[in-house]
Amino acid sequence: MGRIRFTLAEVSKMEEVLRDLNAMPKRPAIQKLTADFNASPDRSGDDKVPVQYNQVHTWFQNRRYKQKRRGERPPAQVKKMLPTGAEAQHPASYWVHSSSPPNSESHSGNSSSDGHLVQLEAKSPRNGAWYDVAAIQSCRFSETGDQEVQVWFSGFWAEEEEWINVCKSLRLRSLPCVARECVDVLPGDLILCYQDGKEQALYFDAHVLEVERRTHDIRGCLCSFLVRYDHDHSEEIVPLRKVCRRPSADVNINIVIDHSLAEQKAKKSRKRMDMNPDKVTMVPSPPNQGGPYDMAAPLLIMPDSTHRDSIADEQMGDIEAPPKGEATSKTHGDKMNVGA
DNA sequence: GGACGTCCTATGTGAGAACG
DNA sequence: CGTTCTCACATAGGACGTCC
Repeated sequence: MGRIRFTLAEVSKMEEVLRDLNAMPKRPAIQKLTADFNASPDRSGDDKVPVQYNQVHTWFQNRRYKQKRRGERPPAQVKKMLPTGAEAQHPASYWVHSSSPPNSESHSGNSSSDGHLVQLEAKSPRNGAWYDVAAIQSCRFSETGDQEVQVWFSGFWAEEEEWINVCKSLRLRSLPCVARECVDVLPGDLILCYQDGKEQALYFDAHVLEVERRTHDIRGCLCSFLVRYDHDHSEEIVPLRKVCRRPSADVNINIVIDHSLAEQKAKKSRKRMDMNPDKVTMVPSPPNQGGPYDMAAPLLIMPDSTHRDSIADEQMGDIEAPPKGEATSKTHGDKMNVGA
């Protein structure tokens, strides 16, 4: 087989297909792409070299391998980025109940009289770094009785979900600082800090040790912050742009299945299944929902431990802890690393 | 213009699933 | 159980850009 070089348009199209599928395209899809390429002016002339099925197929194989090797994942690679296409298609299905008005800086999205859509971040048990949560897929209890949720990190492959301890590793999303907010960052504060490593750059918890204030100019905040990372106790001087503040009013998060929304979600899931059965997520459901599994059910997040005796316990009591064999957390490997 | 490094495509190998 | 197919993975080698 002769060696060809794909045009920019062809590469763009194949990348688009790969991004949409997040998987190796099936034979008919590759055949159609091949035919499309050969029908284009770039390939249809007398002196042009037509592309063959194997070449397109090889391109997909190599690109998937390359992405995996680099820890690359479409469409976004790092947290604190704008919402991605994947995130928009799979919004987090959880709500926070609070009797007090939501903190406008820490709660976003839709709100209702008794619940507020919130943005969360979760700490990966694999590397201790914090990632934005795109969606919570299901809920269970560990052998120690701790509540755990299966989260899908924003900008990562759907199959790279992790089980997260709700009490220890799930919280409201940290907030990137704008220049005028640098005065709110004080010595002793817990922050989320962007740490550049040799092979990766990730967000870790850190404490502010010292702040050196400087006069702001047209470039914005020029202050520097001496921080100590909690995970490795290393110290570093960082600019404000690497600092994310913790929300002023943090809450204890508690997750329950919302039965009233489950049916609505299930209908949508079934509709999606008609289009792409590979993307259906199964979530354990309470025994009274019929059958061992049900369609993905929306989850509720209860913000306050004092609520645990009321609605939360009532609904959580319906959730059966999985068999011990299923309690083993699935962690992904080096794919989680994010290129700096 | 040659050496060198990087990127891109082709090829080979082994594992696992499907099928007769 | 053997064959076929698909996939992941590793590596070879050509194309191309950069540097001296």
